[in-house]
Amino acid sequence: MAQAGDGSRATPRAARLDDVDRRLLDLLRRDARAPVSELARAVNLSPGPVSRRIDRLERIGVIKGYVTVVDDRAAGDLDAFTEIRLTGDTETGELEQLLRGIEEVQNVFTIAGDPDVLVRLRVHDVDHLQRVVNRIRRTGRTTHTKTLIVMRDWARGEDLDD
Amino acid sequence: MAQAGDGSRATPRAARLDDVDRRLLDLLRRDARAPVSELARAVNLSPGPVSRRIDRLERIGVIKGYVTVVDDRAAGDLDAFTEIRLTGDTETGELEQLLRGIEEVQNVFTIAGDPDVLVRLRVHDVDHLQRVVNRIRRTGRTTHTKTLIVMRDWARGEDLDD
DNA sequence: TCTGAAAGGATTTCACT
DNA sequence: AGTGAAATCCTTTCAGA
Repeated sequence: MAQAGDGSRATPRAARLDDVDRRLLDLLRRDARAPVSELARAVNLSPGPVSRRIDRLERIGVIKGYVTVVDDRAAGDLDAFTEIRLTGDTETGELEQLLRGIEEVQNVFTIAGDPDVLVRLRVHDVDHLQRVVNRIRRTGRTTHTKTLIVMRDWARGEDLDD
Repeated sequence: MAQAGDGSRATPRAARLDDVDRRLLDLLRRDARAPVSELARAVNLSPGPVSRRIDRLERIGVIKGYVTVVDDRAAGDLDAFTEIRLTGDTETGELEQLLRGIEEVQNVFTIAGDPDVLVRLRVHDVDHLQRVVNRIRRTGRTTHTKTLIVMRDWARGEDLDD
């Protein structure tokens, strides 16, 4: 924000926040869509001032935004892996660049052996998957593809339980 | 959610989402507080159906929640480090347990040498800092503390720029 | 499953404290 | 900096297509 977008931050001119501001932030952290009227009740104030405080917190940058947490998998999206073998005259780095331009491509793993490349895809349904795979084949850089649909997955540290 | 909170997920019974649902999700991802009326305009629908669709997306778990992104540093909070030397009869693991019970404590680094322990704190202001440091001293496990206030920091991969 | 309208709330503004 | 009321706007429900 100050020095350039390098991730560093100087200590900001202390925005004086009182207890009410902090409680509003706590409440909004848990439910960004909470109505002002409800927040007002929770902090024993009328809606007017609460609305003004939230405006201020947004203006001075304490509130950076409101985001919705979406479960892509519950959205019916599916994960798939496509194994790719390249044509003899294609370098792996070349295909990687092409793949990165396809929005459904989540990861590109270059493999030592067979296949040459493993691509992780996130698609809406199998039709969509087929279109994406065809698009990859149409680059003319592949001799063979094989697609695997993920049925279940696991990742460490992804327990965002309520 | 299903198998236990172990972070694993089986592929869910495909919730049929259409294009309108996906665009609503995109819009809500960027601004969780966007009014239904505004979303309705964006997807060329009247507010009624949009309201119903959002309800449904929440019910079937595609929308997991709405959160507010708060910049603690802009909130006027400050980071501090406290160096601690222990009394002769205290083990480092013992103090670590005590420190973990203090909510302002963000990290506890046990040091080979002098000091024995380095604690990272997140507090609202210097008064608050003093209270927390005193609380640590009152454990009776420390012979000496020295507190450093962070003026600027940097971390890799924390550029959440707009 | 949408539109359009109506009822019920929520948000914001304003005069006053 | 908060209250209470007024005006505006938003959300939800319901009849009809």
